[in-house]
Amino acid sequence: MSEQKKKKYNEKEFLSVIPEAMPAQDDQQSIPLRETVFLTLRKLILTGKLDPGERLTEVRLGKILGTSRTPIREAIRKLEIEGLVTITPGSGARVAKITEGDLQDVMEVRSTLDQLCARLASQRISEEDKKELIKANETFEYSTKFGNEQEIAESDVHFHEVITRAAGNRRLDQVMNGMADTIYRFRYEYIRDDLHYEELIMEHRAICRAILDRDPEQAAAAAKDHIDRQHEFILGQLRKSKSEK
Amino acid sequence: MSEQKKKKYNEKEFLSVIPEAMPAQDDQQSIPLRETVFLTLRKLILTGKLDPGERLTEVRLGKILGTSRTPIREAIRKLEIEGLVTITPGSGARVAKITEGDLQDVMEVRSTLDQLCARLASQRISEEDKKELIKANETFEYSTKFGNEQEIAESDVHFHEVITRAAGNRRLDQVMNGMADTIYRFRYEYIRDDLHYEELIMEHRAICRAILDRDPEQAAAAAKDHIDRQHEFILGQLRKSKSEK
DNA sequence: GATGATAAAAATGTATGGATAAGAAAAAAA
DNA sequence: TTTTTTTCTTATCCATACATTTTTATCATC
Repeated sequence: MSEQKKKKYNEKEFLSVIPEAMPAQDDQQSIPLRETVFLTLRKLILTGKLDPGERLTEVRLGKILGTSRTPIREAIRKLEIEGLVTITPGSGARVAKITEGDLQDVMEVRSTLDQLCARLASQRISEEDKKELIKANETFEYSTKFGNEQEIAESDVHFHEVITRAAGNRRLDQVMNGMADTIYRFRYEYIRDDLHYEELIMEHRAICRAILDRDPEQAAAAAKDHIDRQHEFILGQLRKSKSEK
Repeated sequence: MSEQKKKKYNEKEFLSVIPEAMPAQDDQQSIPLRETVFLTLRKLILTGKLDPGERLTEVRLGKILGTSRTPIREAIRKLEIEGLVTITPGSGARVAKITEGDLQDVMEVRSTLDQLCARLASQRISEEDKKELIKANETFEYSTKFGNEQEIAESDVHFHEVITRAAGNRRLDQVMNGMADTIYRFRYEYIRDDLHYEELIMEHRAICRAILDRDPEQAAAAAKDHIDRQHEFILGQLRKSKSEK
């Protein structure tokens, strides 16, 4: 039946989706090609353009993106370590699947580290970053009212990025970024319904206020509250999405 | 003066140190060469055989390890993400330097996550892992009495690995491993004096007991106590080592 | 129709070559 | 002697080629 078509179908869709995502970097010489490929593939995975489990073939990707296999290989290796791709030696790479267990794992770690971020940020935030934080919060609130889902998601991510950066701990920043990718995928994959933006706004405000007031414990508590609710909500969505199938 | 000699000198020492570290993997076919190279270089960096700041040239490493440049490149990319190597595009790779700031960063994050590990482990540890934990603890105590520094360090690392694994959170495991590398480098670089093994033993016992008793809060507290002391001690060593120069 | 063996196709793993750019050495100028 | 410029070596980056392994397709058999 359609079983026969399936292969060609995937290929077609794949082909149609990629080229526009790959920026022609003729002007910017200094960026290595592998980095461009990496960012391109990463974005495609994060936004669900490449489905979990889909195979990432070097030659095919090379043809599509117009490069040789070498930069593709290196990009895929990097994606593997970011957890977005799983490689089985000798066989090849696939887009990593995201399971409920993964979410659980990430959320447990993130809950703890978000608290740490908030605590440290409230102790160390610079005057400059304070302005940035206020702005990020305003942008978020604005986008919940007038923006589309993508804009909301991005402003949300940015809000948390500012806090993470304000914590002034590179390692923490790095770890948080790695987990943010996974969470982003979940959101993109499962969350279609309207979030309860009013709650989110209140929670963000609470975190914001505590950090600006330089109140570490309050900040940590607000962060914990936020992430726990988030976790619960995403889990709910996940189960709803499952039961629909 | 000896400025002129310096380059050649490094080269020589480098050449002499590597080959014995690279296992001849003629028997085991299934492991990719890049993985072997990766592990080899990783070990050399962790144990200080390759100095911080030292340049890692593809061709040279290829000659020394007897492989082409391709596996070397891929191993280096992986090392970069692990934080053991810094790459400047177009220029090449160097062994990453470790600063006091790095230690501070890692310790802050690790303090939090160690508590999480202990807490989760005490809730989730299996009967099998309980035995493993007890054994790891005994091995550690034994090695502090009869082993050399390397053995002590390794049994210490293993003790914490068991706990981390018992926590049953892959993401946590992964993050902890990444940080363990950095800490290991510090220990190897700066810690020559005898540690206060009696204290360490007592602290390990406390953690062990709390986990076996399935007491999350106690476990977290014991872990925090342990890591904070460790941090303090390493910092002290670091400053002592600095003032000696 | 399902299952298993065999052969063809394709993909990965590794090696190597050419183009470009960074870095070192040498030469020229101050 | 120091600084600047130029030349030349060397390394990375990407592309490509070959060898081996894995996957897929085909066909025979139960």
